[in-house]
Amino acid sequence: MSCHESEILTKIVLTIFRLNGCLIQAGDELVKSLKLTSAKWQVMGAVTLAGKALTAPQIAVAMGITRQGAQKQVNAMVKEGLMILQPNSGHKRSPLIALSELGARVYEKVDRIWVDWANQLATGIPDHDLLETLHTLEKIRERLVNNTRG
Amino acid sequence: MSCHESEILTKIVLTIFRLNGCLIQAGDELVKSLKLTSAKWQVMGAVTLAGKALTAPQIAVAMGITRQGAQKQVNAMVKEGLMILQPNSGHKRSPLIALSELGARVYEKVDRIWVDWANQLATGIPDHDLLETLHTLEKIRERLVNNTRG
DNA sequence: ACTCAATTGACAACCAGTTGGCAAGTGAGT
DNA sequence: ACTCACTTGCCAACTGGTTGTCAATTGAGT
Repeated sequence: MSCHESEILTKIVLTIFRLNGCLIQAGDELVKSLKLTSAKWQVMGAVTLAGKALTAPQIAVAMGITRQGAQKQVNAMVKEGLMILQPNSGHKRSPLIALSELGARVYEKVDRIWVDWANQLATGIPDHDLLETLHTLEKIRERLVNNTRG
Repeated sequence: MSCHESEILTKIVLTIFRLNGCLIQAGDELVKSLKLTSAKWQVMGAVTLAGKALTAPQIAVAMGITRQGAQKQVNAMVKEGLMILQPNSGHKRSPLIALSELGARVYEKVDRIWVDWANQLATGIPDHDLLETLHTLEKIRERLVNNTRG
């Protein structure tokens, strides 16, 4: 029944809310010893994953948040010496943002911690289940984005 | 490989972050016409789901947030006339919180909107996939909570 | 070159959650 | 009855995100 479907989806949504909270909390815990937060970690991750320096709006898109939100974290991290601004030949006002040497070192540490932790969390859950879940979540997100914007 | 597992889990985590944002945004959109927000909607849902009036800390537990966070929403909604305080014979300081008549009417509307919306979102995704996903997410959350607190 | 819409960074105000501290209420042990 | 740990409501400060406004920059159309 379609009524049934909405019930399952409701439970999934509530679980996602809870998981989001738990994950941020766990993430903050994981990086606390390195004086980081989940938010800053994610900014570093976005730049690292891109493999090149990005502008603040590009980081925002990569993270799925607003440019102002990303900018806040970037400004803070530049001030802390974790990131550095490179003049952007293509845009005078919008510098490219990269990890500083310190930032790169810190991120390397954080990534090792994360991989260990994630592997530990994943043990006992079949790869197949994880893949299926990822796939279904992506499908939901796709439909969500199309629905909202359409 | 366990390295592979952590990669899948990383993608799942990032998708959950994104989904959380999208869902809150979509939720705010859904209830905007009723002058509600996702947060207030969730509080109403917690009380309705319980089938009885709850104290603020009980609502917080049900929502998986801190008591102060729940209290903020409750205080606001009492002020708006969506919820009412009932004297708690078991605890002088901690009144039971229930939906007012207005609140119940509003929640009924919101629930109808949500069920329609959720069913539409779920169509095209097999029930089986949704159930599997729910199950796996719950498993992850369980392991997460045990890990963090253990 | 000029114009005008879009992008961008800075700033302010706000929302929803967190932590921490305080005073009042509760209840179990003695 | 007393004590002491715990719960609870309120308050303030903080974090991480949002929206909105502004001025500077950019670039495409003319």
